[in-house]
Amino acid sequence: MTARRSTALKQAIWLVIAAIPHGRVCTYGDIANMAGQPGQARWVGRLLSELPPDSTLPWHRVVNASGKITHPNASKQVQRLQDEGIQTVHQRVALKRYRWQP
DNA sequence: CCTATGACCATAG
DNA sequence: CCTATGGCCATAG
Repeated sequence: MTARRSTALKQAIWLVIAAIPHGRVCTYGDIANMAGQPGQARWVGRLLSELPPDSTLPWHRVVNASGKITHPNASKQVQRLQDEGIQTVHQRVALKRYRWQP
């Protein structure tokens, strides 16, 4: 078994993402910070890339620090964001308006 | 051990 | 807007 990070650390990330309100978004860095793991934005993205296709986690509410969507299937993410009332322009959301920070 | 890659980020030019 | 740089970390080859 490769030495992966503890389930507790992963769970902290998942909990934060699950807590993002409907109609709001977060950045990868925000999530790392809120999960008590500052500077680990990259790992957050890595973790999300390993989510099962049928996951109920609102992964679509996560964008990068510029508000841009950098997901492999950007179209799908855009669709899901618009479905909950979040406006997107050229695969980008207005963080000033939708960013969620406790 | 090395390099390359990736749903990242801040800063500089 | 763009690219480059340095930092972060896991995984693959």
